[in-house]
Amino acid sequence: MAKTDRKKQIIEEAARLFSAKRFDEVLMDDIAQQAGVGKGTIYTYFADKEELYFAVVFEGIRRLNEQLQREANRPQDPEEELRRMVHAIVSFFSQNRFFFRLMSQEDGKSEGGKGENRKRWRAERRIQLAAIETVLQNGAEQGVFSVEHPKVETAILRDMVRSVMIHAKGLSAEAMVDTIMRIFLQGIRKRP
Amino acid sequence: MAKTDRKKQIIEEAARLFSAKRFDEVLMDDIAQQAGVGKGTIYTYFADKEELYFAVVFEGIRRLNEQLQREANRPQDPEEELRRMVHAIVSFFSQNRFFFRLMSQEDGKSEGGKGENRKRWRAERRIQLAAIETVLQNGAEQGVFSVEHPKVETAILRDMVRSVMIHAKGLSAEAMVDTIMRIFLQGIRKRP
DNA sequence: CCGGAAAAACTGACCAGTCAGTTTTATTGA
DNA sequence: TCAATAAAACTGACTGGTCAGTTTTTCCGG
Repeated sequence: MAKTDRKKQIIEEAARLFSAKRFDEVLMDDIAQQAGVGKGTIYTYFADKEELYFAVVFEGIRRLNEQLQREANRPQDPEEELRRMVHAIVSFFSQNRFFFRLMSQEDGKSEGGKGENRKRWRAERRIQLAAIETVLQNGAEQGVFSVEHPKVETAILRDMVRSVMIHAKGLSAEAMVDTIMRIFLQGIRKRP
Repeated sequence: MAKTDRKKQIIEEAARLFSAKRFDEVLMDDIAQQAGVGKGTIYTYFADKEELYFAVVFEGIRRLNEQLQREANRPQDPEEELRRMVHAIVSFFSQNRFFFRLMSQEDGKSEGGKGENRKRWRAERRIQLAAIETVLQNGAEQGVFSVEHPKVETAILRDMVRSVMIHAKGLSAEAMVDTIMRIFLQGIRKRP
């Protein structure tokens, strides 16, 4: 098995476990077993448990960004662009429940020296939010949206995805997007 | 010191710590020290660490409910009632950052036998959401709101508080409420 | 002085991380 | 082509520190 595959495999199983249980309840032994790998092997890829944990988080962010990038930067009207982005997020999380559960938690607690990871987490998120914010700003410039606190509105929209994913499990991805857009758009769409 | 006060004191300090660090990073010794109490004493009030953790969570919920109750059930127009509830939540959390950080996390993970606590957590939340939902439904019946998926809209509104609290730390409570209401209300307010 | 509650000291289960040994893969040269 | 050898990757039994929970000692009010 190629080195990369093994690492991916470990991250995959760790994601599954970390998303279901508390940090301290997930044992390195469990992860090793689930990944079909000796415990020692994990330590050839990750310095320690926390490093692995953050690797999982960053992998999730990376994948979402990938999907987001695919939708962004195709010039089109802001409303449609926004819908596409929301759709990208919703469908990514639908297909990656593990990452969703992990990433929709508060930014990594913990305090020890590993502060760099917390920083990076926040930085990555900021990048993601900036992508949405840009669309909002564009819309504002084009006079289609009325945006008062761009950062806040952006966060609200992103978190609406979270709410809907959690509380509307039954709905199809399309229906989720519709619901989000209906509430959010009518709120920011400037009317005559 | 009265028994009740001591218990409250422990919960208070535990809340502060649990909101800042991961469950496994918070030591019973820390809590004892912060609370100015021997570790053994904690165990006269709480069976174990997890019991204390949930006591903290439920205390937070209890207090918020108290504040919410104070605003609800005063018959008034739905829009104003909604604003009052949002205001209650925002101001509660502004004054209780600890409980906010704790409660705005995903429902307690963990799996062991203590499943009753997770259940109760979810139940308490459902009650809280129901209070908001009722207002939405009333508004719908009065033809003031257009509500498609009551539970979802309710969750969205509640989570908007979370978003704003996190991403608009600078704003005053009033400004936060205004922002939330502006976006949410215009989205659900039926227009001619 | 005694009874109960709080503090301090203690214990041992647990688990992250290690490392000596093993297996697999890569490299060489005949 | 294929031994022989080296290098790299993997394994899992083991260990030592940690910390939840318990036991012993101290303290204090009545």
